[in-house]
Order: sequence, then structure tokens, then C-alpha cells
Amino acid sequence: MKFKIKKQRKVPIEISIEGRIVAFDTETTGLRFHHGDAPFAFSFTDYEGNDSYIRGDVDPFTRKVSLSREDEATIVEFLEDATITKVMHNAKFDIGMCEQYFGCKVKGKIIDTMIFAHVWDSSRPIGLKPLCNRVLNISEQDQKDLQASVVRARAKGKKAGYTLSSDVKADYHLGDPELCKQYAVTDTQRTMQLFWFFEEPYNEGGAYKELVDMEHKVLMVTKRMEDRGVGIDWGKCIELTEYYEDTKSGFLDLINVEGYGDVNLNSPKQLAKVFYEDKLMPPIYRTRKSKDKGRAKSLTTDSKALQHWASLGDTFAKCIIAYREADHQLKNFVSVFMDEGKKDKDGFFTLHPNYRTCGPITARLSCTTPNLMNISNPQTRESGVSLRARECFTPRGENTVLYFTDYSQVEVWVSMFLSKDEAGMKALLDNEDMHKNMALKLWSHMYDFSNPAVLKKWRKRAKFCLFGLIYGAGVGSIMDTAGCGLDEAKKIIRVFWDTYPGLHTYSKQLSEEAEINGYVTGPYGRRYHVTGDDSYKALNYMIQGTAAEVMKRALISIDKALTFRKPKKKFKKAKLLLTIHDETGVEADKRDKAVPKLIVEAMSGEFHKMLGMPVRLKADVEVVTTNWAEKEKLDPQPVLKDIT
DNA sequence: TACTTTCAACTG
DNA sequence: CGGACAGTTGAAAGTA
Repeated sequence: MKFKIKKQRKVPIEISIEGRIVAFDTETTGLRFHHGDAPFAFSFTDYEGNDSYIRGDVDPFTRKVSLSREDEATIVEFLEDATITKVMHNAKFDIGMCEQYFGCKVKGKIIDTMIFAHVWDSSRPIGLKPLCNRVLNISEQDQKDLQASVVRARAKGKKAGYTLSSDVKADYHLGDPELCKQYAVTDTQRTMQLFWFFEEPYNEGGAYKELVDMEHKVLMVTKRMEDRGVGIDWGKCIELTEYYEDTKSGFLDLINVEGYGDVNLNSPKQLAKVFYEDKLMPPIYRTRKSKDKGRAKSLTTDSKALQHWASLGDTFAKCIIAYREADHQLKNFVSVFMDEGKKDKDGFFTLHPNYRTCGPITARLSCTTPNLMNISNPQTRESGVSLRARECFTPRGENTVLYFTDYSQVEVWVSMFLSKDEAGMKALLDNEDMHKNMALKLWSHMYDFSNPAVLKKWRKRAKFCLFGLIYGAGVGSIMDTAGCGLDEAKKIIRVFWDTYPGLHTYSKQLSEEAEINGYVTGPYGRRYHVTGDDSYKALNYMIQGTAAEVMKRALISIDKALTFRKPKKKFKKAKLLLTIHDETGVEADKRDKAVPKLIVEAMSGEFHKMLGMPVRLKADVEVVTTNWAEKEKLDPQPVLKDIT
């Protein structure tokens, strides 16, 4: 082994009791380790600051990596040494790369400095270079030097017929080897220095340590979900591809007939010209979000505007809506599934998404390649039966089902109990339909609510208004969601705050607190940083963030319950597969009847105690036997003993 | 050419 | 002064 520690640094660190602590990083030929990209350089920095570096060769035509047998053995020995604590920045990436390439299992304690940084302050950049530049004042020059050299090498390589990536960062193997080494080793130096930087607050214990530890558990839970992947029905993907291609070409023909064959339907600019300049439609503006605050309001050609024009009899608008819908399902979902998926060890076509645990500032999870969290959900829509992407998701195996379990109104429960709003808490505990009641209060004198369809529509608007107010909406957006004028919107806001005065007071308190401190602190001790003029966001951060804390702990708990449980021999082990903010997905043998209850037990947990609730959070189970679009309520639902 | 911004789509 | 929150992705258009 090349790693030596000359003398132990004063180590009051609780993280490593024995063995060594080594920062580790890889340079790779790309980001997609499921699809052939591989690590070609490996750097190490030990706790004393001693560096090591190993580099293999990359064939510039095939992009295949080759390592000497000794080097490979050294690296695998390091990775599999359970006594070595491995410190990484974005650990899931490097572990995934190595496990895929070497076919080994990384052992030993994993420490991710990205987690330390994100828990410290989720509102600031946590990429290794900018982070170290900020907190450790380390220059980013090494990366600039390497990148400049890579750009030059790429220009030459293009002529030579090399296989290039569209991303300069994925072609680091082409750059000057000395610069690459310098860069790689500096990265593990950075990582180790970050570790030194954060170990003090960590060792002080308290909420920071608890959160960092919890996040490391979530990291490994998400890694296991990613490794398992979710099953995709290839035949269904083919079917939907044909379906959407047909839809697209059908509407393109119609558009040709209408005389707009030359317009690029993906270009908002060209569409704006057609509708506002040629057809002289009255202006419809984009709803401005706070991000766009400084910008001038702009004309929109989004589906809502098109819908309006379609309702006035505009055929072109009607066609664009249908075309875009089909195009979106194809481009963003179906074809992504086909490109990203691969056969798993049992021969099932499977998607392996990438969960980010250090993404959203509210400390929710996010998801990429593909983003499982924004796949169309026809069940929540009034129309839109053609949004069929979920049909591609399917249980793997004959006796297999998927359980989707979602919290019932977590954000509302969290809002009312964090704010201690008397009316809200009572309504929830009495199991009242608060959105319906609000709809009656606001609009029953205007509409016939004995008609269920009418009631449903306005109940939904009331619900949207409540969420709007939690998110900090102003009169303008309330006008949009309620579809009313200024005075009516003002009245709605007044009625809401009169109904939930505790929530209103709480929101104002949080905003003040945010303005004074620059952050607010959630019940699990996490700080949500709120900058200057954005103090109205504090309430939302608190609620969204607290719901996320609950879900992360629930995921750990489900994973643990399923991992350590021994099902009967004929059943394969139930496994946690995915999560979508307030929802979890588990794959299990349908004959294994105990699974739903385990999930619900884990999700209901004892979170209510932390949130000041007298009863547990409620979660409902749905079951999928065919595909995700055909979820059905599980009957009967598991029953839990109430704990107080 | 390569990188960034804008817009539109979808989710909770 | 008054703001709908948090995301990911792809295509077009703008900029260096």
C-alpha cells in the first residue's frame, strides 16, 4: 500500500476509532457509470496530508480505461479495506464509479464532505471548488489550467478522430497528465481540508452532528435505491413511442393545413410573433416568480394561454397544445427511460436514477437521470389522459407488486401544528374536510355546491389558495388561482388569515426572525437560510423542510425494517425503490402480506412527538400490480396501534 | 464554438 | 416595496 500516516494527528475525532482516514477522489471519462464511463485516475490524501496518485490509460478512440494489474489491486485493496474511513466530496458518485468499474464493494466508513457543507448552509454553493475557495480560500487555478489544456487537446483530438464528450469535464484524460495529476491531488487535498474544517463543529455534537449523521444514513439508503433501480416495461416504451410519434405527425399535418408549417413549435419567440403580432391576440403575461423579480413582464405562449386561444376557436393553438404534450412525454420521459435504462442482473429492464441528498435548500431530495419526481401523474389531473409516462413503470417479476405509500396532507399538518393554529389543529384532529369548508365559506353564495363537480372544482381552488398563502403568494397570484378579480382576491386572503390566525402570526414571526438572524431553525435543528428581501419564504422553508426531515427519517426506517426482516423463504425480500417527496415506493412479493404494515409503521413513526401532534402522521397505501398509472387503494389498509 | 439564459413542460 | 415554494430537463436564443 502506498498510504502511510507518519503520526496520528491529535484525534479526538469520533468518526474513526481505529484505522486510517483517507480522502479519495476519482477522475472519470464521464458521468454515466451505468453506461460505460469509468474512472481513470485516483487520488488519495491521508489525514496527515500525504498524497498518492494512480493513473491508468484511456484509449482516446474507445474511451476505454486500462490499469496495470498492480495498480488495480492497490485500489481495490483500498476500497475493500473496512478499517479505512473514506472521505469524499459527493461520495455516491465516486463509489458508484468504482463499484461499477472494479465490480467490488466499497467497505468501511464513508464520510461525505458535501453533506457537512449542505447541512452547514444549504443556501450556498457546495461544489468542491467554489466551496473551498470560499471557506478555505483555495484558488481554482488548477482546474482552469487543466481545462485550458483539455480544450487544446480536444481541438487536436477532433482532427485525429478521437471520441469526444460534449462536456470538457468528461475529457480530462486528454489534458496534460501533469496538470491532471496536480488537479486530482489538489481535489483530495481540498476534501481533507474540508474535513478538518468541519470536524470541530461536528465533534461539538448537538443538532449539527445529528443531522450530518442522519444525512449519511440517507445517502446510503438512496444509494441502495439507485442500485436496485425501478422496473421499466420496454414493450410499453415502444408502444408509447409509436403512439406519441403518431400524435405528433397527425397534428403537424393539421398545422400544415392551417398554413403554419414553417413555425418552430418549440420556439416561444416564433409563437409569440404569430399570436401577438399576426393574430393580434390581447396580451397574456407570464406569472412572475420571485426569481424573475427584476425582469420586465413578458408575453407568454404557454399552454394556459394557448388553451384560452383554443377556446376562442383557434385551431393552431389547439394543435400546439396537443403537439407539445406528446413531444414532452416523448422527449422528457419515454425516450429518457429507453436511453437511461439497462438490464439488471435478473434480466429486467431497469432505471437507475440518481438521488441528490444535497440539492434543495429545504433539504428535500431531488432526482436526476431521469427525474422520477416530475413524471406526469394523470390521477391528479382533470384532463390529460394522454400523459401516459407512468405506464412504463412496472413491478419486476410475476408475484411482484409495488406499494406506493403517501403521507396524508403532511404539509398541512406540519403548518398547523408548527404554528399551533387552534382552528387548523382542531379541523385536522376532527378529520374535517378543511378545503371543502373553506370553499363553502368563500363561494357557496355564488355557486351551486350541491353539484359535486362544482364543489370539486372550488374545493381544489380553496386548497390551492391555502398552499399559495403558505408559499407566500400575493393578491396577483391568488387572482390567478381563484380566477377572480382584485377585490375578490383580497377578500379571499382576509378570510384565510381570519380562519387561521395562528398560521398568519407564525408566518410573520418567522419572517421577523429571518430578517434578524438570516435564518430560521426547524424542529430538527436545521437552519434554513433566508436572504434579505426573501423573508416571506421563511414559512415555506420551515414547512417544506420539516416535511422533508420526516421523510428522510422515514426512508431510513423503512430501509432498516425491510433489510433486517427475514421473510418466508418463498418470498423475495421487499425493497425500498423510490421516493417522491411525500411518497415512497416499495417492491415486494404480493403474497408477503406483512409489508404494507411495515411501511406504514415506519412512515408514521414517532415524528408526531417532535412536531407536537397528539396523533401519528397518517399514510395511505396504494398497490400496483400492472403499472404505475394503475395504482389502486390497498384494501384493507394496515391498522396501527395508536401511540401517544 | 461553447457557454449561459430564457421559456415551457412536468412534479410535490 | 411586495414577491407562489422547491426542483430537472430540453430547445431556442443570446453572448463571448
